[in-house]
Amino acid sequence: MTTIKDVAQEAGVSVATVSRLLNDTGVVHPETAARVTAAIQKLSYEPNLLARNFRRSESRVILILCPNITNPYYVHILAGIGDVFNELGYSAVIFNTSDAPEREREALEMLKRHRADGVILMANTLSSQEFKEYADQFPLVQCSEYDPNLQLARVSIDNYLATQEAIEYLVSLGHRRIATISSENNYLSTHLRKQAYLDTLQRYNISLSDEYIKHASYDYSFKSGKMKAKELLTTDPMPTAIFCISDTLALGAVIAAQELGYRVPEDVTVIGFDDVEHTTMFHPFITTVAQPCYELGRHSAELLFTQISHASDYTREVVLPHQLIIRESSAPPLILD
Amino acid sequence: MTTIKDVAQEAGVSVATVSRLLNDTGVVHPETAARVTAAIQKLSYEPNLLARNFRRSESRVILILCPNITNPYYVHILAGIGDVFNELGYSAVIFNTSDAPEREREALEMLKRHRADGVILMANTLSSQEFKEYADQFPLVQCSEYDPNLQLARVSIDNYLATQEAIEYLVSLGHRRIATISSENNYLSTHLRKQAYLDTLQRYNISLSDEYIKHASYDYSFKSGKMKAKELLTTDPMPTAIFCISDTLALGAVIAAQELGYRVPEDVTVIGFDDVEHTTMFHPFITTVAQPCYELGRHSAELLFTQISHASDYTREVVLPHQLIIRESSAPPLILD
DNA sequence: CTGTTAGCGCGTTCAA
DNA sequence: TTGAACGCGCTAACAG
Repeated sequence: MTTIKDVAQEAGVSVATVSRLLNDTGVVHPETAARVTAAIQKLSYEPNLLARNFRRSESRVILILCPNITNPYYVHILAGIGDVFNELGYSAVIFNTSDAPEREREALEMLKRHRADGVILMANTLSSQEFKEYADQFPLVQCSEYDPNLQLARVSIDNYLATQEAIEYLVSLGHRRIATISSENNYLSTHLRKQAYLDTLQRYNISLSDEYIKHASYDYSFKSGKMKAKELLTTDPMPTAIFCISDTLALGAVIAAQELGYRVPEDVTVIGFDDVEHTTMFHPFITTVAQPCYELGRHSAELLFTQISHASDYTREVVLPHQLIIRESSAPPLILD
Repeated sequence: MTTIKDVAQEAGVSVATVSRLLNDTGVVHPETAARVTAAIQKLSYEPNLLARNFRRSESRVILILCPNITNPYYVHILAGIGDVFNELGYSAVIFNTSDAPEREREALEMLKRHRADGVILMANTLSSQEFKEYADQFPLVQCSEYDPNLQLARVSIDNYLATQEAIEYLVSLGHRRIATISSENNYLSTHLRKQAYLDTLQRYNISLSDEYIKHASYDYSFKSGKMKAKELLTTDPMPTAIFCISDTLALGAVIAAQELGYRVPEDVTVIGFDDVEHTTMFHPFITTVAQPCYELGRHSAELLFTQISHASDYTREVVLPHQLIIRESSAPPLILD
């Protein structure tokens, strides 16, 4: 293994000079620089990052805590984060937490051992108190979900507003019997979307029925969406529109309707959330609230990097724009009450 | 920051003793051990991995080169690799290569700088010669795709045999006009599957038509599958079966058929490859050749770890079993020639 | 503009 | 069974 010492010897200079050239810190005479560069070439020297990172006391690794890599929603966020940090010379380690506090804790503990310089969390299952202890010690950014009790860095869309717009759209179409498929998970986005659904209906004096509110599996599985939709579609009176808090759920609802002999959107309108690829695979293409996933990732990464760089002051809240994308699965109800 | 020195001082022993206890190397008197453990607790000491890794000259990081994280096929492989290495205390860094040689080279160069201890590649775009130079220097495993010119560690299924069985199944159903949607990429699996398709038809004396062989996009996009299927379905005579080398392609083919007013499997049989989740989302559920993705990942990880551990001798080739899963998209042709 | 030198925190001889 | 001491490769004072 060739070290900086070998290069120095070969070039007839001191290690300090080589280091200066390598890191572009301090001035070095052009002629000397040339000799050093030649030596580096000749010995095909590569700096040992293990030593450098140790010396600098930084790992150049960042951690990403993700509840479930399998979920296509997260994939583009991961891509966004990865692109930013790769450019910066950092490695991103993805940790699958499965929403288990132990797993999350285990990952976070790595920060204490200098295994990573910072962390981006897609979801948090720890108590606000425990979570805060980590956030106080290490650079940390919450992406897409966040703890509302804490004033920590976060990047997300405005879930409440986005849902409100979606429901208003349904109302403007003439729908009055509007159901929702929420989730049994505890995410803030889930609560916000449900609350916006309730509030908006109330604002329009539309009566709510508990039977119109279903909760699919915590991970928004297609199967559970299909099952809950079937429950909804066999309710009397049947809803004319179903607002699903994820596209996978919406896909399940569309299939459920078809299996029961209903047409989408003629007999029932279905709208989703996120705008993952599947929404435009089959007809009817699904009307949905799009999230800027890749940008969510990029912004989170940039926010984390400014924290890592010890920027004294950094943005705490980044809210990115959502967009209601009207496609084929929504239409006015055939029968108006 | 509390170091091993602080612990030693607190416990009234030398750093060597603390280190011995920490790493379970050498014997330490129970009473001393207790004192040290107490000191560690009291100071809530955490070993600095930066220093440890530097000293041991290992990064405890492994690299995964993946052409495209977005592809659901890779996700379970990644999960398998991640599970194995997490248990071993390693971090896995996923690198998206987009099948670009520069990106791949860039990632591989990180090994020279001790940024990672080994690498698993899902695909390789470098020349055999250049690739070999890396493989000779560093622990390396090829997962799912591999360079047939080199005798390097690899884990995959038998693509040729799997395809042969799929085609034989179609023949046994009575199909004679069998088309294929391959890909324009250069993967070994693509070649193998196409060759097996050709060879098997020839073995059954079934005439081949160039018009029955289509090449979808390099990344098996749904859209390109749909487009190529439409070309196939407007060919005269129309094929009665389409063998697709990926499930996404098969999904595209099913939709294409439906859009053209054909029923699957009555009018045309479609079979896919990989067995990703989507195959059982919509009816008809898709007949496909299943790959044990998670296990592919696990085996690759284990193989890499034995290499990293300097095991003098390790397995070079691991071939995992595939399985033809017959579902709803395949049936005998209505009209026999 | 360049060289000398002191550690960073840890694991590991070697001697006791 | 334990401790003293060295050095891994690098960066950054500091002196010149």
